[in-house]
Amino acid sequence: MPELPEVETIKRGLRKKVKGKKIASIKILLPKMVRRNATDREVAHRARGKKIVEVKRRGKALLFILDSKDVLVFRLGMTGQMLWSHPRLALRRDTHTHVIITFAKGERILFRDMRQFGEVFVTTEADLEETLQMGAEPLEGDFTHETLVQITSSPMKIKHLLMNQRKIAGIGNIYSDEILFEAGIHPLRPARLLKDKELKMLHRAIVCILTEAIACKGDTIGQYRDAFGESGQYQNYHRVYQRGGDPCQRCHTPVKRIKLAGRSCHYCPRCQA
DNA sequence: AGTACGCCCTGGCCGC
DNA sequence: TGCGGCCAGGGCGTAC
Repeated sequence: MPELPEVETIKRGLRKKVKGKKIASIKILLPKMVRRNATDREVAHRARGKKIVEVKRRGKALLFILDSKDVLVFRLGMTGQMLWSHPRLALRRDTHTHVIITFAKGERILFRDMRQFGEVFVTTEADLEETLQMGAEPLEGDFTHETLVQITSSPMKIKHLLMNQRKIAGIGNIYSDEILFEAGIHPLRPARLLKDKELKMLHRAIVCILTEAIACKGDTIGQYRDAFGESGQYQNYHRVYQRGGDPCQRCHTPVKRIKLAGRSCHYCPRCQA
């Protein structure tokens, strides 16, 4: 499931390949992947013939900035992939390939998404933030301790708050579990009751865990692959996620697994108070 | 403003 | 071997 580190890895890979290149055509094989107010025809029309001036990431969204001041946005949902397909690699399109972006010389990006929870749409650079409605970007310089203090002035459970894209962008179920373990904070704690010292730990954990995961080129649980079909390595470093029942690496207490609004949540009942 | 829950969707896994 | 049923969950809509 692509969260911030996985999307960042894909972004870095694709950026090298497509920055400065012109989109020859974009084919949308499954029109329902186009959500928001745009139709598949509108997306195709606004992308065709445009040059990609930059590839960026905002939270878990992958952004292709076009020379028309439009932005082509992909959200990968649970199982989305953006695969670079050199003509000589002849990556075959299959039932899960929903969008194909073609460049000159037959180079392509394939958007695959088995569970179809992802989406693609076009907006303008000016409307981007308004459209995405995302909160703080945790690896930007302006994400300070004070930012976190402000975000956490809420009665929400800290686990929910970390996964809320309008509060902090890019953190999903895996990294919220790992971050809270690293910070030693129980996932059900109301955010506004966290002490200043705990918020310092949390801030540090957010930056550390995400940075570490990017260095590992992401986390391959299930479908995730980078732009070149490569797996990430962070799954080998999970300390709680999907380790329910395993001994905690710090204190050997069995890691607990609970259900939280339909999502699984893993934590050490002893280390995380 | 929270939370809970259903929905979208498919492959993998379990039990019979 | 095969098949029904359940599970995973990001984000959104709805009800409370």
